[in-house]
Amino acid sequence: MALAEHACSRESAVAARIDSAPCNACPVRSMSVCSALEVDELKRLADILVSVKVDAGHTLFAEGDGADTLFNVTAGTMKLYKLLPDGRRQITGFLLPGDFLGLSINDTYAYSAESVTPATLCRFPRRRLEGLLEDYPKMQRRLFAMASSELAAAQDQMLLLGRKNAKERIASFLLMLSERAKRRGYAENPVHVPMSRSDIADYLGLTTETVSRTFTQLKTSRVISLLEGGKVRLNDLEILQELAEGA
Amino acid sequence: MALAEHACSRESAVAARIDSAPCNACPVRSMSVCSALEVDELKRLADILVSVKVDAGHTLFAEGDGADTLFNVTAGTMKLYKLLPDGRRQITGFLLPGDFLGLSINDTYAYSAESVTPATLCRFPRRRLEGLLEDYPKMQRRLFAMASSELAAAQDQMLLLGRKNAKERIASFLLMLSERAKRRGYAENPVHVPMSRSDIADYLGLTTETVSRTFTQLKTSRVISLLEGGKVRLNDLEILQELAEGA
DNA sequence: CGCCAACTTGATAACATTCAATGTAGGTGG
DNA sequence: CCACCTACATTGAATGTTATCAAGTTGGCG
Repeated sequence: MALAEHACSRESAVAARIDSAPCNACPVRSMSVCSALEVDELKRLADILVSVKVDAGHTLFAEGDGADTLFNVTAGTMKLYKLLPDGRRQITGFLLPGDFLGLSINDTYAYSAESVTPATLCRFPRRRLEGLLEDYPKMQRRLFAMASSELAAAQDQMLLLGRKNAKERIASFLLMLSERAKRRGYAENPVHVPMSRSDIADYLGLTTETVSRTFTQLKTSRVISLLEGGKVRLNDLEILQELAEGA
Repeated sequence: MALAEHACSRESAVAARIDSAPCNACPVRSMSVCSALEVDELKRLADILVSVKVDAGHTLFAEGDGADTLFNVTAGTMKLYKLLPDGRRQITGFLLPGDFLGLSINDTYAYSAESVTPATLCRFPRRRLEGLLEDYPKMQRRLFAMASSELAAAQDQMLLLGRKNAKERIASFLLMLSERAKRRGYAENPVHVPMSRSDIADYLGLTTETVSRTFTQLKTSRVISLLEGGKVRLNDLEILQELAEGA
């Protein structure tokens, strides 16, 4: 039985299901919404969730779709983005395991979501999750805390997009990836950079060419090294930190 | 007895207090956190809040200050901003009456807050407000909803900062101001634009010169008219909308 | 009335984009 | 197994949008 959905433009109607309650063995349980729940409460959560696997490049949902499903990333990297009518794209965030997807209140998604790498997610019907939130205020609070820190990250990103130059953007980006990896228990240096130059560009408000040139610059000045398999070694964190803040 | 604090670099130790419970007559009660509360519940809220008046240009708190106080704007306009070491500034948002200030979870503020116009705010000790949230999950949910919509606005702003040109930014800005004014029951057209060119520039990731030139352009092409007292008439919403989306 | 800050306008320059070509790696089929 | 194809990445040259530098102008306030 195949667990993975096929890549298609929208999420297909039939999703793979892992029948055994997966939460107990969930690798990201300690860092996501679920961390607010006790073992018996987790059961109720497990009852309403379906585990979904997707290939790289799979569109989970698109901006404007009815937002009746929420997700929690358990493996892989996702990207969220908004489009302008002429195709210009802004990636508003990359999601790592433990991140929550669909924190909005509206009945339609405010952005599209697509996998950067093969990924696994927990899928919740929105109605039933909201019901759970009523009963478990701790989970409500946990979700609020996650929204808060997302908001803080969004403000940092506004500073980056509005006021930093290309070098400062790339330096900030690498440090942020490293920092996030560290907090989740992944290698922080060399840091894994699974997304394409084009994705990085659309996240940082630049073009692929500028991203590529700036990486080359940083490599030439020996601040970073580009390794195999989308890994980047940060050779001098101090200098990188200074670059990131424009000091 | 003076109700207003003096303008100073940081909030002064002594704040003005309005002793009569102000919530009943509060002009923004219906659109803020308080809307989640019943009359008797409001009493408990009123017990822990202090009303504060500030002049234009008053710094309420600065990035990095201990975040032991939360605010709710009841009159006037505030701005939130982050600074880079060399003085570059990004305004992350303008707050209108009804907006909540300090939605963060951290123990220090992630941004500075300053009044654009003379303003009035409700001030809450963070500890006690959090206690109230325990007892009133409805208020918790209301706060979560506010955080969610702020997050959505932040994502719109990222699209603007990362991918829109100067004209599109100004058009988007004017439409957003008009839209927000409308939802709060203020005049939507002509729309009130109380902030300086420099504030607008730092919000939109531009310079004052570019903001000024772009206003002139839009005025010359008769899409907008600049009126007395910081008012802007939007002469053609359709065209403005198209400009904003780059269509 | 005069001063100062905010705004507008103009000339020049810089950084990033655009357009274009080449280089590289992974996957497929002959 | 290798040639080929495609997607992604890098590099180069020219262009352009916005920033910077520099005067002027307006308007509010003492």
